[in-house]
Amino acid sequence: MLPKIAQPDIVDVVALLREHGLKVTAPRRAVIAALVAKPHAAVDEVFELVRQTQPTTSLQAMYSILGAYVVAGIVQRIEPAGSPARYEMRTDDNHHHAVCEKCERIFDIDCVVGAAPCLIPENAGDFQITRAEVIYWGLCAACEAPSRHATEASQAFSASEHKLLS
Amino acid sequence: MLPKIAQPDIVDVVALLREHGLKVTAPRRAVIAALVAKPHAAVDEVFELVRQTQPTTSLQAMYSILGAYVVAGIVQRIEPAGSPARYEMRTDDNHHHAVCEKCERIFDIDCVVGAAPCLIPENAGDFQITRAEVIYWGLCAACEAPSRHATEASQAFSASEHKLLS
DNA sequence: TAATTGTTTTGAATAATTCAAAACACCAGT
DNA sequence: ACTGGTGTTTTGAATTATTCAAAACAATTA
Repeated sequence: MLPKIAQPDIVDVVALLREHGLKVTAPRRAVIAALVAKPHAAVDEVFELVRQTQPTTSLQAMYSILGAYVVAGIVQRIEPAGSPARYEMRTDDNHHHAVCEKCERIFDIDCVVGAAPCLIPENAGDFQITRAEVIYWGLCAACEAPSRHATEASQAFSASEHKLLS
Repeated sequence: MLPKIAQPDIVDVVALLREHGLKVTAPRRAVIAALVAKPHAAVDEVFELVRQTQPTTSLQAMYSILGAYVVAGIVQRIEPAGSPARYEMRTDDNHHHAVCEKCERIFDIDCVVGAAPCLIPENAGDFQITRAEVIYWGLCAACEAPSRHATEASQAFSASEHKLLS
């Protein structure tokens, strides 16, 4: 008999939740799984993924769970202009985001400094800065150099495809 | 007879609008005036100010006018997390914003570099950055060092007062 | 296993924004 | 100065994202 190898989960959900005094429930596990599978997911995207394994779950539960995770510090919420709130599990580093103005996908950008506030302006006056949030806007690799043969229609399609994948 | 001194308006609204091919209307003048009087105003705040001189104006006109101004580049739109969209006329420099987490007022922070993108991350990969949007979060001068004798209640009041003024 | 307390569901309300069509007004050209 | 054409505003309604509240339910503690 082969030795039982513990399947090392990307995150130990039970421990993670218990550490923060949160009860372990099926919808909560599923939300973590959704965010691991799809970083920067919006609430409705999390809901769609969660429903695949928990079909009776409600959208309001997503708001409740994600809200609790943000308060606990397990999950980070970002709200780029023009987008509904998006959520990610990468919280320990002080990283930033790049948003593609064409396909709207979000990319993580490591912070050069690492710790918050990574940027201190010369003229902050007497404003006490605790955190600098940086959002880079531009074009992602796929959108800035699309296949030469791609028609406008297929580019539009690939843009919407990207949104589904982001 | 005294020589007629031209009242130098802070902005020459007529010229500004004509330059951008926009018709000059009373609501449009009033919106400019509102943004000059109250930078970082939200749509409902602009509406409130505009109504003082143009009582028949509609909220939808505010959306329409502000939208046209943003397209024309006359006005800039910012959307800090947790806030409705806010608008300002300072568009030529590449300045940033500091949001007070207590009173929610917004402060302009000059960009040290000046031109966009003012920040280039080391690891942007093949993402083509055109602009870096920086939002500093923390406490403004008034909120970080409130009067020693201020009670909690009066601090809460001054917070809401600040919101009205921001 | 029961009790407690936190979680989820269900149902509804709100805030911010957008859409669409008709009424209206600016301004170019006569 | 008047009038036509076009862009603007009004009016009315719809949509999206989010929050609130109470009842049903389920995870943990004893």
